[in-house]
Amino acid sequence: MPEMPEVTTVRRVLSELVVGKTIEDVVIHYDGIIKEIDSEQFRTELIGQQIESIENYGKFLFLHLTNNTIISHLRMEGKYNYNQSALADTKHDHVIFKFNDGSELKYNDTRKFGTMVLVPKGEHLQHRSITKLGPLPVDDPRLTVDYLVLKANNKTKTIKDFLLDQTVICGLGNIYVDEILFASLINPKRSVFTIQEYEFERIINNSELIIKEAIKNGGTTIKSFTVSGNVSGKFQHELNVYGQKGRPCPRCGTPIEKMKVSGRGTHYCPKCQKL
DNA sequence: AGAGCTCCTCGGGCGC
DNA sequence: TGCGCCCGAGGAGCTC
Repeated sequence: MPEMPEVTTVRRVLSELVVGKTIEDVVIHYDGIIKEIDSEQFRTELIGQQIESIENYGKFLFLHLTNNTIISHLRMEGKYNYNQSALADTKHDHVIFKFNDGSELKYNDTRKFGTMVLVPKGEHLQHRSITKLGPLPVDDPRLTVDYLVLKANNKTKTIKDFLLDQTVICGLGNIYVDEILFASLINPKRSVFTIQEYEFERIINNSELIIKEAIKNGGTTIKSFTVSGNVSGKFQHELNVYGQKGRPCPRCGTPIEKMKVSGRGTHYCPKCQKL
């Protein structure tokens, strides 16, 4: 599933491919992807607009056009595929942007969980899905021990839940939270109020290290996820616990276990991450 | 505040 | 062995 490193890679790859292109038409096969406005209105608004730049904040992508910004979220399995010239649409191609040079950008999403919202250009940061987001795990001076202690105050929820909460830290998902807690020697089931300051410090440092390294490697390839076109992430070679059930812990050799924490598959070393 | 439901498809595991 | 069924996976928005 695309998390911040994957979305960052998508942003980088897409920027090279489609910035400067002008939208000639939009084909929508499944309009559940388009939120807040009618899909026909989405289509007609976009015709004639040029893609000026692409940004991302955590897992959210911003496609800045002439008059609007598209806020795009890939959720579980969303991907963008770019074709130099038009190809027949496949089963899970839901939204197709056709450019006036004959090339096209297809949004493909097996589970149809992804979303696109159209806002006036430059107003994306005021959208309610964005304003509530917390600091990024990388190069964000707002992410401090004091900040996490304040956010954690007396909470009974698990540390896993806490780190998945995008209003606490923005951009971490299931894979990286497991990796960060492993690196920080913290059991995912620990209640947030039991986490000590030195442990929050480890979490901050490991988040920065792991996310930076993943971005450098282009993200993780898990199951059906590929970044864009033929570019795949290489970070899967770096995973220590996620998807490693039964394999020896790289630190102590104890077999990695998988359990459920608030409904999420959670991988951990029972010895290094004792409760 | 926080737990639980919702969206959706595919594939793994199971039974026959 | 082969087929078909059921259920689990999961980010974020929503309700209660």
